[in-house]
Amino acid sequence: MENEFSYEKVYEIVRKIPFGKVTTYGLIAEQLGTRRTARMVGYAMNAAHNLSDVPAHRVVNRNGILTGKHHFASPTLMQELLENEGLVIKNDKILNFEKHLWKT
DNA sequence: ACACTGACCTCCT
DNA sequence: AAGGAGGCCAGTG
Repeated sequence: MENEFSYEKVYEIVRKIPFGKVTTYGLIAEQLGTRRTARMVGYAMNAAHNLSDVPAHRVVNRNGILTGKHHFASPTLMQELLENEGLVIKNDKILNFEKHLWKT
């Protein structure tokens, strides 16, 4: 396994997230083989924010909470986008998070 | 060029 | 059970 962490890898994984599905930073990091680089995943998302092909709103923390919502254009934009995909957000938390969790 | 911070997660005390 | 610290990479001041 190539335990190589690359922003491009993160972008590709996030881009692979289907409609109405969500994933977590740690999950992405784990898929890359580096679960300890979850921090970098979040930072990569920051850079990914410049790309329109990377649905950062589909990436949440392990608790299914919209942690980076404040980093979007609007604090509610992330929630709106997720709700637009059929997800139910309550108190900045995704209901049935595991159900919508995108797992390989 | 050096130091700090950042959309997190996991382990140890 | 709860709290604190560590670990990784890269960008910015």
